Amino acid sequence: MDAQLKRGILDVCVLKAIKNEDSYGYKIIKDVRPILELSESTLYTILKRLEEGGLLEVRSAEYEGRLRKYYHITNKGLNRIEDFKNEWKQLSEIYAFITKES
Amino acid sequence: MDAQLKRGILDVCVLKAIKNEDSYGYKIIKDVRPILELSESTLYTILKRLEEGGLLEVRSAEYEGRLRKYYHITNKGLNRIEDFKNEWKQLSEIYAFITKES
DNA sequence: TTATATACCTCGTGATATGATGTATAGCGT
DNA sequence: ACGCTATACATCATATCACGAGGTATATAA
Repeated sequence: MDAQLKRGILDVCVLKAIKNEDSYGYKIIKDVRPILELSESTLYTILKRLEEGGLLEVRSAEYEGRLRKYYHITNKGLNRIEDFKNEWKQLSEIYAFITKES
Repeated sequence: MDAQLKRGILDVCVLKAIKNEDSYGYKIIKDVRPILELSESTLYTILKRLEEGGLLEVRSAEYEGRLRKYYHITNKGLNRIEDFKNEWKQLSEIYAFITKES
């Protein structure tokens, strides 16, 4: 998928990936990849951005000798997902504009 | 609408605006604005990019003492629109992923 | 003559996806 | 013991691009 088209969607995909259950970087990648390709560098950039923006919270935990950072969605993060649903309506109108004849 | 979400869509909107009939900058803005806000600087940036990429062709003409640059879509530009329709299918899957429960 | 509409353009800035690169541990096969 | 793969994190440089600010110029109406 075109890199430009991903913008504004990737953030929401990541939020969705942690919405129902706290998750960590490596798992988020695996969960999102079947839907939308994203690289590790992209994901960690996004996670940092979302954390700085207060859309998620982080806690570190050790699991079988390895570090894991678990991400938990905040109310602000949940709101971002809801906002996207409204943006989708507008996207649908744009799609109609692009595909309509005449 | 979020600037990031516009990426990858604006180009296609502009191409659609000249698809059925050759058009010029000022008119394109008026035609696209009801669907999606875009500034003049953005439009002229896009037009230049699309021209350099061979997705449209330009011819200058004078109209009532003022210069107009008419833009004509190429086959490559038409293909871009078709490609977007396929990308839309993928976008729909992403939307389903984001909105699904569980 | 002042304002608005028409019509074009450039430049700097901020946002951001991604490849390249780096660090470190666990477990498995040979 | 050694190499390989999976797991798990992170940073940096680069390229792309939307947009505000600013610029030029003509026609027409108030």
